[in-house]
Amino acid sequence: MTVIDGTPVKSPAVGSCVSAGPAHPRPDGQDRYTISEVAALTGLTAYTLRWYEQIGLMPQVQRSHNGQRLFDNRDLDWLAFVGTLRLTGMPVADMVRFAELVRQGEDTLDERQEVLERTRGELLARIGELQDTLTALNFKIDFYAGARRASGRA
Amino acid sequence: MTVIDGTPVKSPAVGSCVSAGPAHPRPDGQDRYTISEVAALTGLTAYTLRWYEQIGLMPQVQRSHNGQRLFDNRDLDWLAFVGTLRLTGMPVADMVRFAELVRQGEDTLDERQEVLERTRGELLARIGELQDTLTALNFKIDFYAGARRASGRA
DNA sequence: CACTTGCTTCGAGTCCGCTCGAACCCTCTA
DNA sequence: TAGAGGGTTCGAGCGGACTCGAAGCAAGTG
Repeated sequence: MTVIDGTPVKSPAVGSCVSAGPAHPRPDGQDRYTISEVAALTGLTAYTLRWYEQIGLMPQVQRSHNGQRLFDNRDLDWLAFVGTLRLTGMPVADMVRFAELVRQGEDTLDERQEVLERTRGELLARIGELQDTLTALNFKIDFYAGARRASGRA
Repeated sequence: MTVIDGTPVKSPAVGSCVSAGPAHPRPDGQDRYTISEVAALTGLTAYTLRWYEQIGLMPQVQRSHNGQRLFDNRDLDWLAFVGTLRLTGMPVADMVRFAELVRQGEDTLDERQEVLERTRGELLARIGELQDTLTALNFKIDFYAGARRASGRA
């Protein structure tokens, strides 16, 4: 992996918190990351990062003098946000649409907020659905516990 | 839709409970359903039902004298269970494996219970993940509320 | 200087979970 | 008896989200 500055970047534990806090691996000003560093940091592959850029899911990523991508802290923040949207179950196409709204600037703040609130509604519904699923699964597991006891193997 | 017996089957509301309770549309003994009835009852398409059978995700479905599938209440129960597993996020291939265990009979009770408990663990993790995602999303929405206020449009 | 490593682009390939088109067969009703 | 409206099989096609192979360039190392 090409490390750009000093501090070689350490990847966070798998499935770690992708949420709010800043705390970037490098301070603003020295925040240049190669694609493989970003891959390590985000858990995405370099393929996926390039593809995200290609489909318009990333803002314009900077390039070095020889054409290599240089990600910065703002890119990391954006990717963390994309990660959140992905976890909500939002399709990539919708994320691209959201990215377009961001590119269009302040005029789309209302629409963006609406999108996020709709997404939150769907997420809440999904969580509820999974909780119901958990209940059903628990029933089934209890049934198995009973069945095993009945057949004399528990 | 070909209705087989008396009582034309009424499909439940979308996203309704797919869990434990019996309460079949027709009592045992008169429980024969055409594929399109089952589609209406489960929300799956007839295509998907045939495909499920083909890949071994259904037990042997009965056939009428002229080769048409005849589902019964046990099939509906199984499909409800498959629906639960699907909601847990279990891949179809794993569900097929589970169906095989069921076919193998009582000897696989232990293994089946283990599978279900593992699945429950994954489901719990997923629910936690979604709750974290919700927290992150709430942050972002709050941020948008602030941004809109600051730009004088809220 | 050759080599390795890591990046670049491009288009193609993969995996999953369906979804469908085509050709055909029954049965019921007009 | 003709046609409509189910159903059947088979294999192909699709949408989504990546994933990769090939060919090439640039910088660092023995």
